Amino acid sequence: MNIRILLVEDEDNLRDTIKLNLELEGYHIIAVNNGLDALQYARSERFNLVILDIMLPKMNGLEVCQRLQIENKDIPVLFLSAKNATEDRIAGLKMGAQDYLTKPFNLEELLLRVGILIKTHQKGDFQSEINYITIGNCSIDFQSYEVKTPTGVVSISKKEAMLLKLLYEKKNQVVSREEILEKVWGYDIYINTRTIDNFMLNLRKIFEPNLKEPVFFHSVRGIGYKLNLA
Amino acid sequence: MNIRILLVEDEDNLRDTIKLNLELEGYHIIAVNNGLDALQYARSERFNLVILDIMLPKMNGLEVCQRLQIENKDIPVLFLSAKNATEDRIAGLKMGAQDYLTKPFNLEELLLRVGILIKTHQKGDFQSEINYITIGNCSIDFQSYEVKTPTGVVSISKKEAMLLKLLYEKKNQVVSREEILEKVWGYDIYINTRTIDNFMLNLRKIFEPNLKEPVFFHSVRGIGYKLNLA
DNA sequence: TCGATTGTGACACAATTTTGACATTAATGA
DNA sequence: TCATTAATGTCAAAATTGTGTCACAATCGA
Repeated sequence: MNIRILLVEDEDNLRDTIKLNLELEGYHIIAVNNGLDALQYARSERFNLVILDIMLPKMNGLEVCQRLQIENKDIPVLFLSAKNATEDRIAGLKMGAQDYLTKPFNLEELLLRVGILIKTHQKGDFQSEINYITIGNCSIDFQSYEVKTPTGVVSISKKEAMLLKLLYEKKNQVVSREEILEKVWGYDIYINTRTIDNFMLNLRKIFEPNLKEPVFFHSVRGIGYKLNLA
Repeated sequence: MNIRILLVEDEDNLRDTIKLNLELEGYHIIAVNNGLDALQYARSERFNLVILDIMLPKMNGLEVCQRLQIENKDIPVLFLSAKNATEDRIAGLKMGAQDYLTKPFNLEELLLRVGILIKTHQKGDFQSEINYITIGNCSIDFQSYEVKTPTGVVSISKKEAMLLKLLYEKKNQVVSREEILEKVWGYDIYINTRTIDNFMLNLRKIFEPNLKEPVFFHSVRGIGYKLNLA
């Protein structure tokens, strides 16, 4: 299933313990010990969850969380904190954290909460059973990989279909290149960034009446692509 | 939005307090005081969330939750409990609860957690608060990077969106130029001071009816900028 | 193997971001 | 009060960066 968790904790023992236990659960863990490294990792790779200590060297957890928010990263955050103080909890929750655990915590409880967070956040994942959609005056049949256009029937490839499905599931929202890469190409594949553009080009050639004035497949500079549908 | 919450709590005062506060948040609350009634309601109507005390007359909360699970009701459950005992928490979480609060709890924390649970459980394209904000009579959608203004839809760039988010998170507070530079541009970047002003100018052009008399985006000489919202 | 699909690099092109010039406004002190 | 100084407002041009597009190379599947 390849679920990736970014663990940010500066106490070495605790970090190692958590890492070990999460790995035993089958998760893939990247563990770092300070806020800046956390931010860098979060920016450059994709994670299903961030477990974030509040008190951290270099940059505290709340700030890391805030910056991820500002950068529009859509990752659930589970805060850890030595403080039991309600204000801290509330600050964390307001900052966009999905959950909060106070140290010392029971390991089993952590594992349970991690499981819950990942499960509930995965609903947005795309493995839907959409098999028939319409874009403009074209209709796409995902079972036969065929597109009916006004000028005839075109067949699309598997990757084109995946991309199309992803964009359709997030229609009217920008889907980041990162997310496209992750969900269509998979985490560990490194492909040239031109590849995505080429696929978009192909889709546009099929669906856009005028290539120079895309109506459906919009590019959003610096972010990704968006499929506009009424 | 019509979000329905089933509240199950046998202490009358606490139940009324919670009910009142949740209603003030705009939720529709059905409140009952025992497990059997809870189960009946859960079976006959649809709820977005169940807030469930553990110790209840007639049938305890854990059992109610378990039965809902067995009956395949896919409702998030937030447990309340007087016991701080970890085993109880774990039992609750294992039983399929999404979250857990120990009495006595802070009301604001309850409201935040309720908000989070509902938000994350909502299927489809529900927009979370941070993804959708309002300034004056404009609304900003951070998923599509678009701003709806009275005169039409404008799209904003990534940096403009980041700046907006930062100002919004600190609304009615002055955000220093340094903080803006750090959080939007990154700590090691070295740019001309005019750059920030230019971005503010762009935001004002979008949101301010009268550029000469900014209502929302105030500059605070020598310090930074402030987003004023009611 | 062959044909279809997918990936690469070059280059042109377009949008955003940055810069610097200059105008304007606010604070300071004689 | 007014001149002085410094910070901000504003614009348009320049620099930078991301994207569009193509031809071709590599890879995959039957």
